[in-house]
Amino acid sequence: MGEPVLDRVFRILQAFGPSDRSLTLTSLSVRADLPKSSALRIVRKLVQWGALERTARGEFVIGLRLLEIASLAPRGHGLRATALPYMEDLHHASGQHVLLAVRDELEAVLVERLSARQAGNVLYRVGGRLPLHATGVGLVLLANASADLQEQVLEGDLTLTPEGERISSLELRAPLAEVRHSGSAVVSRQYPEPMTSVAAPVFAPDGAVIAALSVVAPLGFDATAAKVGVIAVARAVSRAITQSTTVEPHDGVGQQHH
Amino acid sequence: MGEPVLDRVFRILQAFGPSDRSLTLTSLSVRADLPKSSALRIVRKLVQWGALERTARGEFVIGLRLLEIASLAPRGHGLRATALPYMEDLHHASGQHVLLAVRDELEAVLVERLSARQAGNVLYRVGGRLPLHATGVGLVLLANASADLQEQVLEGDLTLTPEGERISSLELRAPLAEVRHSGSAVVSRQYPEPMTSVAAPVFAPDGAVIAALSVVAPLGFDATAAKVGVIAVARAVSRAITQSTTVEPHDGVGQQHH
DNA sequence: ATGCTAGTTTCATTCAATGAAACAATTAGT
DNA sequence: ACTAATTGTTTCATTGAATGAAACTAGCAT
Repeated sequence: MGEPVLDRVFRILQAFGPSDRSLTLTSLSVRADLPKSSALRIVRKLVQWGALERTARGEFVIGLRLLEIASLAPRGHGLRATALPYMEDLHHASGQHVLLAVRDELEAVLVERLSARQAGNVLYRVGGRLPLHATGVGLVLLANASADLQEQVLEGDLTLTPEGERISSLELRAPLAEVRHSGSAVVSRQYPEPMTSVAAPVFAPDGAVIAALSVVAPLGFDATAAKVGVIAVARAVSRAITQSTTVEPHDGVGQQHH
Repeated sequence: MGEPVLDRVFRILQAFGPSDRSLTLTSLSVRADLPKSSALRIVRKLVQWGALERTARGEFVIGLRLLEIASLAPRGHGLRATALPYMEDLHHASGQHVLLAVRDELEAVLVERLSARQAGNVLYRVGGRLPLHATGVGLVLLANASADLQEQVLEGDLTLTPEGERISSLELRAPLAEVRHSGSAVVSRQYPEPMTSVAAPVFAPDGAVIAALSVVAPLGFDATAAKVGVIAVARAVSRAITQSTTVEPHDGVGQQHH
């Protein structure tokens, strides 16, 4: 009673997740906290527009139309399109995972991922979110964000998942400074698997950092050697962006999500 | 006055396109045929949820949140995730463009594209739509669609863009039959560039064709030789899908879009 | 100064949205 | 085979979210 429809719509879309790619009407109505009749009405409209699709079993899944629209996001597929060839170079040269991520609010969003065939594929999902304080790409993005955004993150939850270990904001400041003037980040973690990540920033024409590129390899990989390559390729991407006039602007300090 | 909000929302999202990645409020209100005040109200909600973002210049672009949600589409990124490694194999082996597409209504939607570095990159865009009657992947998808859907397409507009040449439905029936029992399609076109495309179907566990894989190369490329490779890799993808239990179900004959 | 365009706020009016209840169609339990 | 439970769907009187014209502000060019 008395609530913006759009909020309801997004609560419905929000209900889907990596492990819930297909949902029944009732589970949707529960998750979105809506009466069944209302949920049905909205979901029907979404299906009509192709934002959702209905499976043979009557369940709902995210539809192709949404991907079609989403692929127009300048900071998403727009960026990806120009970066992909370079990422492939890096992928072949290193034989390791290659990641491309951008910052959204207080997290990083994975825009593209090329996976090493042999390596454990339990890595982040394209479209998924990564913490800024515990990953290579995250640190690069964080180090190059505005001062007050950095504070927000540092004052937030700095737990390392899944270890559960908590790092203090002090422990993070030094690495961040290091990242800022070395122009790259090297992060090693033991969990979920022993891995090293080498990341470097991608710049917009105006010098702002708009994305981070990284190679993720099993521990023991020569990070120092890789660093040069990653930085070089990240620069190449930056240059390609300038040429293709694929502008990637965004808000200063964003508005609140829910 | 008196129109479902969701229709308006989608008219707004629809307003964006490959060549209109960022739009001002007024152009949105014009394209979506809405009063400025109404457009603003809706657009604000969309920004609040991250479906749209506002650039420094005050223009609107598709937001990352949409990509995040869209990446959960089973027929989109879901499929892509399992197919990508195999596509890369094909990409390296052939050195040519590699495409992955699924059918949506009367068109094909490009789910993934690996581009040859040297080749002309004026190829279809990821998330974009391709005609079923004039492309390799399109023919494969069409040939394996239901009889009445095929009729719908054959009775529709069979113009070849950008040539402008029109093919008759009769000319198409023979190739379609051929595609159906040879298990692959070879299509050569002179425009926009002289190219040959070799495509093969990807199967779901139940034997249904859920996607098409193809190699697109400059004319002169040995299509017959490539055919074996494309079919083999398409099968490998099919098998991988079966294992990863990434179900890709969908509607029989879909509902009308607008 | 003056006009012009783009974005934003306000508010009385109204129609799209609402959800409880009844119904149909499956599925599970006994 | 019958009943109970669950899920999906339709209906419709009620109501508040959505509406958009008009007024306002801000930037920019003339």
